Amino acid sequence: MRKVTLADVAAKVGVSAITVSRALRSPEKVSKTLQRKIKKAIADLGYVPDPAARALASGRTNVIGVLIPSVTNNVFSDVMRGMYEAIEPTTFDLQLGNTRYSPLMEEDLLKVFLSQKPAGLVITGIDQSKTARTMLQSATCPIVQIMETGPNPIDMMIGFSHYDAAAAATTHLIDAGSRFPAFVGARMDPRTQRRFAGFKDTCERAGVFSRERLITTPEPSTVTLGASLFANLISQQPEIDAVLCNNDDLALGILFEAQRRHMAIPEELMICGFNDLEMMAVAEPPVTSVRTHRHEMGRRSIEMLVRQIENPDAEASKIIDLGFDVISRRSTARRGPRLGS
Amino acid sequence: MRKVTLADVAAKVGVSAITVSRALRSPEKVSKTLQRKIKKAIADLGYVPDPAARALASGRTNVIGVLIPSVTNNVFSDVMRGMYEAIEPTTFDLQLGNTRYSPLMEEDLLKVFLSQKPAGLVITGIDQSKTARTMLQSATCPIVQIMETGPNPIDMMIGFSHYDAAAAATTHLIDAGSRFPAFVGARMDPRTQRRFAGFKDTCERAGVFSRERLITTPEPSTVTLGASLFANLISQQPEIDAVLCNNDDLALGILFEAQRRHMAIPEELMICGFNDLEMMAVAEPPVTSVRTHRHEMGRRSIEMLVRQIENPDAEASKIIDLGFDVISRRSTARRGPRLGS
DNA sequence: AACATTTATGACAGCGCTAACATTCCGCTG
DNA sequence: CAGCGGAATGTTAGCGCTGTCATAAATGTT
Repeated sequence: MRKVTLADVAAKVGVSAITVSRALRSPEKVSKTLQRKIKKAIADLGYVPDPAARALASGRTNVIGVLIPSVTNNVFSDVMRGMYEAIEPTTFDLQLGNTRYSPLMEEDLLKVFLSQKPAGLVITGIDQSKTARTMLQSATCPIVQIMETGPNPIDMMIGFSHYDAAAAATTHLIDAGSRFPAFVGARMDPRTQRRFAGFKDTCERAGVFSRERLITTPEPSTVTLGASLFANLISQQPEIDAVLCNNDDLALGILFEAQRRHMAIPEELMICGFNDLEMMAVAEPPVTSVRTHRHEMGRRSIEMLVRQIENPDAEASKIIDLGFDVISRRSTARRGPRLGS
Repeated sequence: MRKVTLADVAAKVGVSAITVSRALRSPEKVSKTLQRKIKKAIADLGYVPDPAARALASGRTNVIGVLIPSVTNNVFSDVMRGMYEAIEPTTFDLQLGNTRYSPLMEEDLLKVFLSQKPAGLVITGIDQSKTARTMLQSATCPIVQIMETGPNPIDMMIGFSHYDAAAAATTHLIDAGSRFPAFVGARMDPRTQRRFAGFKDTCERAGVFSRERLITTPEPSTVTLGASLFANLISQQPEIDAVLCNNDDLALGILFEAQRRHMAIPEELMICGFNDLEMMAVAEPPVTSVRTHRHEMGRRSIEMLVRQIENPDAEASKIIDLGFDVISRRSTARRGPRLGS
């Protein structure tokens, strides 16, 4: 039982191989009658096209490469879910590359991906290395940068401003009465840095910034880490009355640690997360967070690519800012400045 | 600037294409001198092999296909992390397929994957459809089934017994004094069913089973869902003194809901999760859970495959039971039967 | 009716690489 | 020193498919 090839199908129907190929690739060029017969023969023989042969002959694949810095991070699983959802009704496949937050690995993976002549590429963030940018710029397929918007797009872009989002969250905390806000950050990647910048600038403008109320670590963020970072921070700086977290894992850890210390939330400590993972709304008390449109970002990034691939000259917006929303919940529901300050 | 091919490299060095091919594929067959020269030429020209051409010519790829039911579920992100870790030092690539818990999608994806002549396959669980099993059995590459162990392996297998794990957790609850244990389950896939069976049988043996204290839903599990399922359940069956959860998301939701209702944990309600996600240890109170070796499962599944691919006739254990551990924490730290019962 | 245009199919070559076999060259044995 | 074995390299062919151009048939046009 040898592999079934196009030629076998063609022989069975009594046409040439190329016609079968056409029936699959561009059915509108083949008569209805033949299409039906060919479809039947394919089913009967159990023919499955060989993607390698197709790629070699046509010089392109139906693979969309996706470069993300982490497969573990909850944020990216939401984005990926959106992508898988969008890819499903199409004929394209997704191929994931994990850069582990390393520009070097990003370059290597990019080289591998480009050698496969992908139909499109998704790449995370706007901080590619010079080499990576050059490779991307000379690529012949459409490219989307996700997670962030910024100047100098390589091709397309969908995301939001991390600076603005953090600034808005910080304003929310200050408006709620915080005079001693803190920032807790893990894995300070470029996006996190920009969030911190938004926090810092906003605090400075309100005259409430202190470098003492900042704790960061290069480790990847976890709930446990949030708890222990906060434990450190609060023992050094007991005056802290609000925390803006890099992300929701940390925020949840801080919530647990605060509960352990019997700190009243929000009365003694306000907590604000980032990303608005599902669990924040149901925590006790519910935790304020910055909602980012991760699922939509994933879905639309693929949709943008597919549209561009199938219709290269159509006019379509190439840069999409999805924005964000500060979702205010009980963990920051304090009014006015704290008593006695 | 045309694509650089093997022939270009060969021409530059002054040898034939096949020699360059060999220098890449099986360096031991090429003299040291040539190897050096060829390596240099490859670097100079920036040659990158074309995987499609290789696949077509050799009839195999260096792709390991992975079929999992969900890319979102925390459980699988841990497994995937282990896989990515194990694949990194090798020359193989991972290709993910998301079956969405559907045997039909599993079949389709399997067909696609097999058409690519993968170097190996990872497939989740032991409940493949008849068609899928037939396809797998006639595949020429090594295959690992993960997440579970059971009879009739297709090829290799790494996992643990969900029945035993749930039974052990249930025993733990009963030993801790539960007389009215409940089971909360979401997305009742086959593994979940077996966990429930372990719970049921153990309860029955102890004379504490009641179908009234069981709540399940086909929806995917989330923290929110845990909270609302528990709210339903406890209002119907207020006597419940312990809950075994399908997984940790649900357990966390139940913890939050119990806090909202000011139920003392573990005094009024014991909670036991499943999987022992990172956050369970740091929750307040820390939540008992069944630790499963997800990361190791992912890592070792790939290692098993790679070993088998590179050394097909070596004797190696083909079925590995990684076991589990009931990690007892404060959420089940009650001693003896409840007062007054 | 003669010709142009469109639609449907086919012939041929070649994508970049490697399997299989062939050749060359070397040192070594008896 | 003929003959042999093994290491290093080459020749040839072909993997399964699609791009390109050619051809044949159907339809429209004046």
